[in-house]
Amino acid sequence: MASAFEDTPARLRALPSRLLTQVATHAQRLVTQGLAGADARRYHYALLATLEEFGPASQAVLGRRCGMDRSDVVATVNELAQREMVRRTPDPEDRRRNVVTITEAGIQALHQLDELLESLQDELLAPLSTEERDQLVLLLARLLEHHSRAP
Amino acid sequence: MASAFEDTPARLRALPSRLLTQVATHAQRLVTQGLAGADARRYHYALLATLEEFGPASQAVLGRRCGMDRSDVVATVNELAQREMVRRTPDPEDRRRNVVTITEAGIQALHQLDELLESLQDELLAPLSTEERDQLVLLLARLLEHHSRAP
DNA sequence: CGGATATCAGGCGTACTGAGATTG
DNA sequence: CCAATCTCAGTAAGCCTGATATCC
Repeated sequence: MASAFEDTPARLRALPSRLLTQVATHAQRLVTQGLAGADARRYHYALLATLEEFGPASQAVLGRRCGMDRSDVVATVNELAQREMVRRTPDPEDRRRNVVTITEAGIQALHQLDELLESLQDELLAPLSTEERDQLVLLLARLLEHHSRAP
Repeated sequence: MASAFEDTPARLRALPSRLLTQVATHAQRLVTQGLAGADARRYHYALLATLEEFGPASQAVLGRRCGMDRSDVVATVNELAQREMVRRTPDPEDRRRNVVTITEAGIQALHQLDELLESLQDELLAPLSTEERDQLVLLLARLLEHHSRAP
């Protein structure tokens, strides 16, 4: 009856894939709730950041740059356009494409989200030292790079 | 024209929360597809492993032990019971409870899943050395422990 | 009574798939 | 003809909430 020893089995505790998804779940909850307080979602930040850093681009390129599905790009651009944070205009040079451009309002929103996200990272990594945080980021980046190569 | 330089913006590439969720997505896809080949899901493995390691338990305790929601425990026990990998019997000492017990078939299935998961972990962590894998697991475990304390 | 358990119904954001229409 | 782009419809697992009935 609800002993104080409801520990997780060793097999699960040490399973890398499970650790990864569990920690990611916490990270997502943290970030999602934080962004919700600013009326934004993760997709919004990814798109805005990509637009500011690389300039206007087609939706397909945007999707590849920030690892989003084409369908989700459509929906996210819709939402950002409604907030007037991006503009979607047909590309005169290739009429299949829409060129998405970030607006002044979008840039300002992005900078606010930048600050918000920085404090959220701090909360996420609270128990780790600076060196350990760098270690973690390095290891994760190598895994991501490896797995985003060959599909 | 899809230049070859569709890199991810620096802000996203170095964002710990994003690295975590991206790598976790790859890990999930890998594991989910691997388990699907054995007609199983992650929840199945978690429940079976918990049952073998700690013995029969009520559904509420199972949920706490492996970090599952009560609703999902119900559904998963249903599925496992249908496959005859667990038995669900009313607890004579507390008639609110169902005691869930793993069967012989469940134990055998679990051992097969154990092997499958081990090879999947190898695929997931392929680019890392043994020491680096241990580092990663340690860092993630500390994060998980920290964030599963105070909700 | 309060507190715990099991179950059901359903929502919600994320990831993804398929199909269609248009254009290069 | 083939390939790429944009859009919409819909699927699926994971995570979570609320409500209800039962029992301690």
